[in-house]
Amino acid sequence: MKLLRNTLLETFVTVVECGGFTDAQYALGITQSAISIRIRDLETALGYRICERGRGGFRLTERGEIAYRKAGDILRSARDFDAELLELRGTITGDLRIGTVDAVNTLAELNLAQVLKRFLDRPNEVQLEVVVASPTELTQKLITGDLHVAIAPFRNQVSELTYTELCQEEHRLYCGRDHPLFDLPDDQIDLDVISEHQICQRSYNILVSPVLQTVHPKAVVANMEAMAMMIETGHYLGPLPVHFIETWAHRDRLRELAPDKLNWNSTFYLATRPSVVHRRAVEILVQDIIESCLSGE
Amino acid sequence: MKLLRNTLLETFVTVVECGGFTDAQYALGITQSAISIRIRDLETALGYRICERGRGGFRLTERGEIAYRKAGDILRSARDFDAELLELRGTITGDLRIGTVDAVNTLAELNLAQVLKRFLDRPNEVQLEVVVASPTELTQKLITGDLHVAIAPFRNQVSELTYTELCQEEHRLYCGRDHPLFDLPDDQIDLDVISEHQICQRSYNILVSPVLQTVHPKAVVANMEAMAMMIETGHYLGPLPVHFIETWAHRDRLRELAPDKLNWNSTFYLATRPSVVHRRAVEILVQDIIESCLSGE
DNA sequence: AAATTTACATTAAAACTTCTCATGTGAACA
DNA sequence: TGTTCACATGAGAAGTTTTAATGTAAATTT
Repeated sequence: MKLLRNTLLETFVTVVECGGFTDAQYALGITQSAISIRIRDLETALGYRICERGRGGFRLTERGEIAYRKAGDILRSARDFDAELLELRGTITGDLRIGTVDAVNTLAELNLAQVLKRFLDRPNEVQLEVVVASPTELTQKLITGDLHVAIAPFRNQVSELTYTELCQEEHRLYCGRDHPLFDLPDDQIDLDVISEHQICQRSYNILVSPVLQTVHPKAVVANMEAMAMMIETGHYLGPLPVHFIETWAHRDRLRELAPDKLNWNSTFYLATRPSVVHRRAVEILVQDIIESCLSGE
Repeated sequence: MKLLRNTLLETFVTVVECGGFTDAQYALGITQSAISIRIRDLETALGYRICERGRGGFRLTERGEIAYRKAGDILRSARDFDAELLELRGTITGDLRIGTVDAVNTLAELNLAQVLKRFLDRPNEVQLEVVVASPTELTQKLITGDLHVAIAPFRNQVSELTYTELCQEEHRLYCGRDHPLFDLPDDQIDLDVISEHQICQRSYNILVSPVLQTVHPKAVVANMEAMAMMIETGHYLGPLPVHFIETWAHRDRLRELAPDKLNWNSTFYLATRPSVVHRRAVEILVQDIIESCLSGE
């Protein structure tokens, strides 16, 4: 404990994230030589080399790789504990790391922007961080403590986390202006016709209608914006949340297909890791989110 | 994170444990004025007072109480993470906090002293700490991370921990030289006779024969030595582990009562909290303990 | 092949932090 | 009322960290 001070670990992590000493000096606000000395001290304390460096490029050693991950863990939990102590002061403080899937902003029932506004309107010294990722990644990040809360349509729920149902998201299938189906009358469109065309799917495949489950997707996309783009090419059909289209300026460039037969919902959940750290900031935000959804109904 | 350095928390925790600045200076190896400054800095950083101090005595404030517990948590996990990083060096290092119930030393099948000797004979930089407490307390301490491993006859096993069976401990009922039953011939002693006398029981009541379960205890004791003492007064009967008596110099001062009817076993377990931190030192010790028990049979 | 650039190491002196020593304060106690 | 105890304070000493300037070695360019 004498030698493994937080500054050393902080330096190490920043250097790794910056990919070398040169960039890290701006991130850390100290000179390159100070970094050099700190890394040397850390290596001396640990008793092994953590990274190869020099003109040949920056590279973690095998042990350095492990040390980097552990150091990140230490620092995150240190910051969380830190925030807990500071919260005894009265005002809410600390990091608050939120994860969502993309295109959450237009979810009217949830209205995340409004929730965050309300949260930040309070006297606070909170440092917000919002991460957008897939449900799988969000789950992982919650478990490791990378995130405090996450909002997503969690299909596979794990026992380490607690989930609160928030709202439903309605999806329909769309095609673009240049697609053969665009000008076909409604009564000529049915599932058989549709299934003859290629469908673009989300990479975490939770947003595909059960009806079309069997169709092998020809394109895969990790992002809602990208999905809309693929549909606009006129080469693919694709599912989109209704709320996403509703706030879309070029709404007329897309056409809903068989909205009465092809519409389905996904349920959004709020997920947290229970009681590892007891943070007022986290509690309050969770409360805010849940309340917003209840009143929105 | 800037201000809540580990030295400050370390100082705080030590001061609390020493009950004031004056004693803490020897524990910390710095002067009283340095401590005064550190506590002041910590309070400034936190923004609230953590302890009342002065001639009137040392006392934590309400917030200080909470902060103290959290600070202890931080330091323990910091030391554990620390040890993990150091173990990548090759030799085993760090704190190793072991808990047992009392009178484990004479458990021949386990032979804890021998196990610890073997463990410490390896090249190591481990700081051992052995805590003696009741099974309930040990369970608590394992869950919070206060302890890495514990050995006790765990009756109530909780899902947060993993248990490995180690060995059996045989118990019998004893009376002292001055007890009415001491000189009674064997054939006149049966359960009815015995149940007319007062029985001393362990405070965690896991060591009382099922046969005598109904008898309301008149004395309760938290420790094996104390149990022997109570029995020696001649006023109480009491259960003791056989191995405890066998290594007892004044063995003839006690008498076994109806050893054929009144003998029972408790099972000793090794308990750990699974995979929260991955420490070589912990793994090796656990391995040592289990091996010792397997070979001892 | 020489010159240049890049990325880090080294060093001495400056800047900053933390400690100690000596002394001060104020409450409790005799 | 004076003494003791437990901590606070302040000036200077000691120690630590940073900077600025320069060195080095590998990669790139010329």
